Amino acid sequence: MTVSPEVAKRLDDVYSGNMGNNDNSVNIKSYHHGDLRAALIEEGLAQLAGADAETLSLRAIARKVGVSATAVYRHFPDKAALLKSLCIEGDRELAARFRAAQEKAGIGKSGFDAVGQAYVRFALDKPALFRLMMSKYGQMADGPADNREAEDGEAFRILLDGIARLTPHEASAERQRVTALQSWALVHGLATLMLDGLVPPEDGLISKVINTP
Amino acid sequence: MTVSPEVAKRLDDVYSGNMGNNDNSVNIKSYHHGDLRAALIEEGLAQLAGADAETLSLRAIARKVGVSATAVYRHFPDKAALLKSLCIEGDRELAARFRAAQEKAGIGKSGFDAVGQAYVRFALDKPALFRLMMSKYGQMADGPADNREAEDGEAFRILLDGIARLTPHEASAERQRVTALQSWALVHGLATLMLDGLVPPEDGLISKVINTP
DNA sequence: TGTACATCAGTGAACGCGCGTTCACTGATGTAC
DNA sequence: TGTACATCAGTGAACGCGCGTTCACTGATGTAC
Repeated sequence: MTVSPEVAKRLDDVYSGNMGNNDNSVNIKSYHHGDLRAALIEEGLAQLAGADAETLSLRAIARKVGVSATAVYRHFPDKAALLKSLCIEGDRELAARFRAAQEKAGIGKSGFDAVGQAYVRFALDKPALFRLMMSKYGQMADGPADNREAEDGEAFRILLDGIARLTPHEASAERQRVTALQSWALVHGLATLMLDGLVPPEDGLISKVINTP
Repeated sequence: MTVSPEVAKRLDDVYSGNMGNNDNSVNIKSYHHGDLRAALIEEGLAQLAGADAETLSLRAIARKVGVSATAVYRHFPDKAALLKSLCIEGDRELAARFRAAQEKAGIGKSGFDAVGQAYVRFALDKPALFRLMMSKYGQMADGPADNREAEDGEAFRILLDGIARLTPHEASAERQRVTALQSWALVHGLATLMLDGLVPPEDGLISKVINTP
């Protein structure tokens, strides 16, 4: 493996062979020898966290990691695949947040409210990633709007489960569906309104809007 | 004014001097001599209606109108100004739809529900335009998310008025604010979920989700 | 009515930019014998 | 233990693309006298 000087500067102390002090600790920010794939994903998420919209470029990610643009193609067939991986990573984190919220608040109404708040907070924390996850690259949406696969991410499943649990069992399936959609729309709408700067992203506002029945 | 052959083909029969049969009728698709500005806006909206996301390009619009890209700069200082004009036009149409909905359904709860449905339908009809209006170019949002001016479009005003009218007067200002936000978030959330293909854009679903108290 | 002239809305060539992707390549690594 | 060789993850140059924008320009239009 040939490595440019820039790579050395960025990755040398991170490669598993010479990780320095704590070889054995699992550092979430470190990637192992040859694991450029993980580094690319991490950097992609970082650039997405930079809040810039869909100006995310394959070349920029590679550049920042300190690797040639073409090296990316060793790990992803094309840019779309990279983006998809970013979405999968995003889903993982969102799911984790959902689980944490649920554990803390239980599975009743308060539990679902907590999940809803986590939803909005995630969107505000990682606007570009959130938007990407909602786009065609995301797990939630697969392909163009119409004939979508139901290949949903874990986060999405948790969300729907939480909604379903709230809906009275004796209600008709149709009614349950509408209620679920209302909950989701409320939370999603609040998230995107705040994301687009149409509503101030105040923490207090989030809980008030969501918690009120 | 020098005009390329392509311009002739596209615009000749549309210029006021030789409009053909119906000179005097106000044809919404016709623009008058020299009114390239209106033609550019119209074409911009048409390309936006083509549902393609933010791939809208100044050059493409000019090309389609049959004019050189640089001609655009006679009418708009830059691309951003063109986009802003598209948003203004979008606001005009949305406001018109709102007014029509309100007239038809009155100003009570049913009136607001109608406005909400118009909101969602507009988003589904003109996805790219809707998104543009919600972006930094839109009237609703001015500048980056944080320190926004309250320079809102007419549509936005109608929407907020409708919401305000629904809110009980005796409620606290805070409470009114939250209720308004909930209504807006529900409607906006439904719109964007359908837009992103996460929820099937069924007409029946729209009214059920919105009309249920 | 004719002429001089300013204005104004177009033109096409050119700029630099960054993008995604392809190509033939190189050198280190690991395996078989 | 040493050697031959396939594999594999990088490299940099190059491709064509379309973009927004600038530039000096041109020719028609309208006005003043």
